[in-house]
Amino acid sequence: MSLKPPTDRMFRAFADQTRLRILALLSRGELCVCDITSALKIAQPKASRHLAYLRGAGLVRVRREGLWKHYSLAQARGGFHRGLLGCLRGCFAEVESLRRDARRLSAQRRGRCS
Amino acid sequence: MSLKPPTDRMFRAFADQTRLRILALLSRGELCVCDITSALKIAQPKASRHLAYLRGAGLVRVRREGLWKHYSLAQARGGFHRGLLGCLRGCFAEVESLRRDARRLSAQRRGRCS
DNA sequence: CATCTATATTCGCCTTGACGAATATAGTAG
DNA sequence: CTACTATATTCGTCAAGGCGAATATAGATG
Repeated sequence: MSLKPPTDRMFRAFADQTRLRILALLSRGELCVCDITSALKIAQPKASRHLAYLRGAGLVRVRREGLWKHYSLAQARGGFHRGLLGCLRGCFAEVESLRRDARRLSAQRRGRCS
Repeated sequence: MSLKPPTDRMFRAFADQTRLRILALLSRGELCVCDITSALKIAQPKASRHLAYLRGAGLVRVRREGLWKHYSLAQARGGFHRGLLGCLRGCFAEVESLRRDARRLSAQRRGRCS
C-alpha cells in the first residue's frame, strides 16, 4: 500500500525545472557535465546534484572517459518510462526556454573542436 | 529564465502518490469526492486538498450537482498534456496497486444503485 | 610526490508541500 | 430558522528537497 512504485521516483525527477532542462538537453544526445553547466548557465555542483538524482531515478546513465563523465538518457524500460520520454519531446516542442537551452548548447559546440 | 512553464506544475501534480492514484481512478471516468475517498481509503480532507492541487494544475475539472462535486480529467490541451495522460495509462498498466484501487471502486459501485 | 581539472558530496539554511485534526462553507431537508 | 450532508479550508507540525558555499575525490600530468 505505502510501497512507492518506481513511477513515483520518475515523476518526481521530472518535477523540477533544472532536471527537466537537463533531460531535455540529453534528449539531443550524450553530454558531459561541463557541457550541461555551461549550456544551462548553472553552477557545477548544482548540475552534479541533479544528475545524481536522475541517476537514482534510473533516467540517465553515465560513461566515464578519463576525467570526464558523459551522461545520456537511459533506455526506456517499460511503456511508462517510454511515455515519459515522449512527454519530454512534448515539452521540447511546447516550452520555448528548453529550445533556447539547446541552441545555447549548439552555439558552444560550434565554437570548439569537440 | 525563471518563469516556470505550466509543464512544471503538471509534473509536480503527478509527483505524488495520492494524486497519481486519484488521476488513475479518474481516467476510468467521472467520480464524486466520496467515491474517491472510499475507493482509496483516505480521509476526505486529504482528497479535497489533492483535488484542489489538481484543479490548480489544470488537470481536472469539476461539475457541481446539488451537494456533490463530480471530478473528471480535463481534456488535454497540447501534446505535452496528452502525453502525460498517456503516461497515466502506462502507470495503470504497470502499477498493480492502481489497478487494485480501480477494482475496489468497481466493487463499491456494484453494491449501490448508482 | 605535488598539482591541476572534472566531477561529487557535505553543510546550513530555507521553501514546498504532505499530514491529521479541527473548523468552515454551501447546498438540502425538515 | 435548525439540522444534516458533501466538500473545502485552516492550522501546526514535519520531512523532502532546493540552493550556494565550501570541501572532497578521482584521474591525469609533471
